[in-house]
Amino acid sequence: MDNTLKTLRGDKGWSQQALGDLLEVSRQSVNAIETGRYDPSLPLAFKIARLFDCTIEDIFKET
Amino acid sequence: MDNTLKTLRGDKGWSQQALGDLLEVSRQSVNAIETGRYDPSLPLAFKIARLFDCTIEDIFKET
DNA sequence: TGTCTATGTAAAGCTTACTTTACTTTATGG
DNA sequence: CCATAAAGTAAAGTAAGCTTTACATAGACA
Repeated sequence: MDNTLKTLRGDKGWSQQALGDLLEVSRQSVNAIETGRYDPSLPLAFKIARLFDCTIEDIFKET
Repeated sequence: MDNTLKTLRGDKGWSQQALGDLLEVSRQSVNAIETGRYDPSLPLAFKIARLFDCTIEDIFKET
């Protein structure tokens, strides 16, 4: 899956750590999702979408 | 997470096995998602949404 | 009755998501 | 130069998603 998380986070001026704190996951999980090493779980994808006030489909695209 | 998969599948007249075949997962996975034993992965949630021609948010809701 | 289909669930095993710890690199500011 | 913050990654462990096999139950139908 492709995603625009890094851009969304950058637009907010947040570090991976700060985003991890908001999402209640580790900064390594944020990094892994941004760098495409793995996809978030569905509950985490929902949390991300809500945080950035958009839909899951806005952020994540099937490759 | 709550979901309306069972209703959507019923509307199509499909068995859990038939849906599993379309999604390329086992019928037990379909059953587990419908009965709320676990959530699908994000890629599988995308497949489900596309199959029923709607968004992930249409089908899955945070509890 | 017996059989077939659909559903629910459990156990064991594998893969993927996620955590903690830790090391490295790059950039920035003193 | 040194210190700090941010980012990337790796290893080891836990948790969750998914598979296969298997057994049980309920309904439809000959």
